[in-house]
Amino acid sequence: MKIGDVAQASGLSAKTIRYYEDIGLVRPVRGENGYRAFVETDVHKLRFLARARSLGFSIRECRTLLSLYEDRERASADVKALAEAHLRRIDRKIAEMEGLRGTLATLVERCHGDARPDCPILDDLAGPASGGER
Amino acid sequence: MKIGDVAQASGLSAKTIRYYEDIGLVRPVRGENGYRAFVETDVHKLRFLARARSLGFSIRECRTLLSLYEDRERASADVKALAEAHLRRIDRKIAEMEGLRGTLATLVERCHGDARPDCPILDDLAGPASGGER
DNA sequence: GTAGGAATTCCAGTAACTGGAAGGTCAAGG
DNA sequence: CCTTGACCTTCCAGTTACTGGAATTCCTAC
Repeated sequence: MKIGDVAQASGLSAKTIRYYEDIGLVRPVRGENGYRAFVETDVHKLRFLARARSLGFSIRECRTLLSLYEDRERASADVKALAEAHLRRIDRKIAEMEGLRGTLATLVERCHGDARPDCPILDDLAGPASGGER
Repeated sequence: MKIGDVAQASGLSAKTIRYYEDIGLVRPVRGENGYRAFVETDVHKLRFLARARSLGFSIRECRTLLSLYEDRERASADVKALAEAHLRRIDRKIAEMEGLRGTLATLVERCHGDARPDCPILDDLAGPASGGER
């Protein structure tokens, strides 16, 4: 299989797949013409990576997940710990974004949004002293 | 005012402030010794930037906000539009993260997390159809 | 005079790709 | 047989918003 087919099959771009080879996530052999030749397990691995990345795992974590995946002896607890850590990160991130959303929504609401220059959003950004205390 | 004082006053690091000068967000004059000499309006600007950045506006948007802020003629509608676009981005991001959180939470829940190698998380990552191939 | 702390510049690195240039390979069509 | 065009190769640069570190200079205090 050539890189284009694998890109199709995995949902990753050819560029990304080459990059993944660069950083050692996948090691396709080379044909006589210098083209990368992917086998089934490569495609499988890349699909695994695509899914893990889409779930927000970092490349570093993907590397761990991949080694856990390939290790038939590993305990599921190891994987769970990784996933839970990731879940906590997501929760923190969501909370942060919601706080931010609230602040911004309030500001937007208070801004009359017409042709006058007077604007609570900028007042808030300008600092606590000018009326946007939080 | 020297860069250290301004860092204190604005909550930004000295490094970041130098970077902001590099990209033209702020233009402190220079003293005889080559040190940057910040005036009140510089500090004000940097605080504005710090707040806008902490609300998740990109540098590019900060640039726009700053110019809107400094333009006494601008309509508040312009600012509001920018803030609303940002709000929509945040909402999309939150929704995305929540979807992700849901998926991951389900997986974590289903994983028994003990010493056995059997793991639904990895099975899911491996792909919809396979469910863990041996 | 010497130590320290703070300032300066410049180079490199981060994460995870993405874009583009310059060139090699291959199958099909004229 | 030759060309066309799609696909492959490598390599370099750019993205975002900084951050770290080295080498050097400046100021202040003891």
